[in-house]
Amino acid sequence: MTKTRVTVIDIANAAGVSKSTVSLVLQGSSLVNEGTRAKVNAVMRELGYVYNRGAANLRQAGAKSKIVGVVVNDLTNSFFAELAVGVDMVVQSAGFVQFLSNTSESIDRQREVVASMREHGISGLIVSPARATDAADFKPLVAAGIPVVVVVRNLPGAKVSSIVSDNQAGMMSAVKHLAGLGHKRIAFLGGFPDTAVFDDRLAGYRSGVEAAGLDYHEDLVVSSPPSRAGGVEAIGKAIALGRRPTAAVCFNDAVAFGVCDGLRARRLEPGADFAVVGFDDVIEAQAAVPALTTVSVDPQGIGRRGAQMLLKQINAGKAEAETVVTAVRLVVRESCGAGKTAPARTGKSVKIETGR
Amino acid sequence: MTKTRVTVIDIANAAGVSKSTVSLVLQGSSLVNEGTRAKVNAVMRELGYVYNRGAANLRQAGAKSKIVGVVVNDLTNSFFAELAVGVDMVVQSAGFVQFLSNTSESIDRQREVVASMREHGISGLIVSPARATDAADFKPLVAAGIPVVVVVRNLPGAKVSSIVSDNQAGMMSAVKHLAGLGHKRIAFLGGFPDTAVFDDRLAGYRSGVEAAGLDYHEDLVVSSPPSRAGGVEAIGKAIALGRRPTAAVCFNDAVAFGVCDGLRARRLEPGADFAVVGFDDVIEAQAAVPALTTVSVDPQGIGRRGAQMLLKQINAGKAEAETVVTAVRLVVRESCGAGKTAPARTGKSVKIETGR
DNA sequence: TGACATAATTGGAACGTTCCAAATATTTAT
DNA sequence: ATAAATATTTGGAACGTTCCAATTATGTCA
Repeated sequence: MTKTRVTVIDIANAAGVSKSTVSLVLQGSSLVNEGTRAKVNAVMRELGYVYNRGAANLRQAGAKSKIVGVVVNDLTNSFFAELAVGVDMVVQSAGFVQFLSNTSESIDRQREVVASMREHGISGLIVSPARATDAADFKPLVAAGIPVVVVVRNLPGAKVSSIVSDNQAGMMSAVKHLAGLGHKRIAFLGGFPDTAVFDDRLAGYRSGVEAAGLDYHEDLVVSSPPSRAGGVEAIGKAIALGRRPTAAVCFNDAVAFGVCDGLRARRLEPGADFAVVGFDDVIEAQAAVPALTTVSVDPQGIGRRGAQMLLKQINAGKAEAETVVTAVRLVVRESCGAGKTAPARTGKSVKIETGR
Repeated sequence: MTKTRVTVIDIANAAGVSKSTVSLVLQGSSLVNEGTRAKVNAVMRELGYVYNRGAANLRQAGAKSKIVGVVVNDLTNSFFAELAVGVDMVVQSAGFVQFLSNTSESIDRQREVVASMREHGISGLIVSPARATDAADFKPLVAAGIPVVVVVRNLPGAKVSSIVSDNQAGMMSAVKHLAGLGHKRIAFLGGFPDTAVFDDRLAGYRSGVEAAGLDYHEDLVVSSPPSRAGGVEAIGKAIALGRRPTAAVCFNDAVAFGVCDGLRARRLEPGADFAVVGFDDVIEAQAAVPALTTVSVDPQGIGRRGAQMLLKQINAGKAEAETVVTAVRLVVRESCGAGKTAPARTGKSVKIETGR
């Protein structure tokens, strides 16, 4: 269609000024006379000018591309979708746009998309690293002065900022809640023991148990894949135990759903005959029957916060690696046997304050 | 950190060739000698060169930016999340990256993000337009030779490609299925009557009813907001009818869930006492109790297909506005009373072939 | 060996912007 | 009215790549 795009020079000619002046108004410089600014703007509108960020960026030596990269491992999981929405909100209102990619837990894919994003000149990256991500993987980025914020899963050795939810406090409050309901034998179900998140949640479980004056028994923690199927498997083992537990905190909501399935298969009604608490508060948690009592981590909030952190670092020019642990709250619904709650996503909620 | 980025010239010097040669190997040209190619590649790796697409793009006169824009109205809705994943899959393997933005149904937001994407030089756009989007809104884009593919909702007057699911055939098959189960009075519940999607689905309902040899009664179609609450409202009205229906097809899954709620509030068990069928097959549909019989639209497939279409147009250089209607299939689960199905997302499924 | 084809390489110029130093226009103060 | 200050505007020269036309190296054929 249009042969040649409208450039700053076209505007300059049409407005009777120099390209430099046009550039100045583009940048909102206070140096230009109000009259000329108005005229230039008018001409721009008239000719349908569109700013070429690529060119601008080229000159400005990488400083500010107005693009941030976001990579998650499973957009299909509503947890990450919400996270992305949170990022988008703050990033968008700062005039940035987000490159969003999905790795499906594939580390090769992750490398590819990060490389691609880099070629496109992102000025920052928010990433929920795929399973086997090496801490050194983001070294080149930070070496190039591109701030990186790791979310959800933390990356031990890497010198990047990170923001994770307070797994420990969350699990602890879940256990305390169950203990408060009179449960004496509370199991910890699901999750792979070789991950940092598992360690944190287990630690929280342990502190909760001890804080409630109960004994910590190793046989009450049974690991399994962090999936629905894993939950079925885990509850099966737990129920076969000598002194069987009467309640369980689960590694995440998927496991919790599986636990409910397994319970029902044994003619036990979750909530009534056995209390179960999840972790994450995925959307299905409130619609399920029974509605799942769970620890809500507010993924959208994490996204927003991560984005703010990233923007701060982008603007500061230098990236101080900083770590924040976000608050988490227990949402009491039905599956713990504490009774129904009226308002959907609310209910009795225990907010857990967080350190630095 | 690193003062100055590594450029093609640095590579050229280090490898003892000219920048032109380096450029050639960058583009995989067959003109360069294998030996030099290898050496250049080695040097690039050694110096940690990263390609600057912005610069390249500048020279190549807008032709190919390797960026596609994707805008959806609600990423939080798993329907759109899956769509985005579908787009990402094909786009990624074609070496593109996607700008993904969320409009939350705000048309201003939509305008902003599209403008921003344009400044960044996207070479194509996939958009699920916000509610009140004007057909003329994408005119400038196509005028600039940037192909646009509209998905999910179609945009009547716009001369852009679009891809929507076969609402009519889907609804028709749902009705036929219910009729096959012996239902004589089947209601059409939920949705706003002023939208194209509603019209299509209603038309499908009507054809289904007639194809089954039943009479079409206007009082059996009750509109309402396309939400869970709307479903409750609609089933309330439907049940108050003189000759009350024994089954219903719903505008979408949210409505269907609401219908189930409303049924239960009246001590009627969905599936057993009243058959309900949804539309969309959102993830919750299979996990719900009873599992929802619904028309599956495969959002990820739409995403993939839309992306393919877009890439084709980008490569072709010229955009023939083309319209495709994607196949849809009825997934029979429990809520229609046809009995339980063993495998999760499968069950008896009726694939509906689609025209052009 | 010379003439010619072919393979491989190469130096600018260009893409659309921003930056800089310098030029010009306008005020202000004397 | 003139110097000094201030407000505005302006030509290049970059930024890192690709393209083009032209050059040089290598091979082939008689």
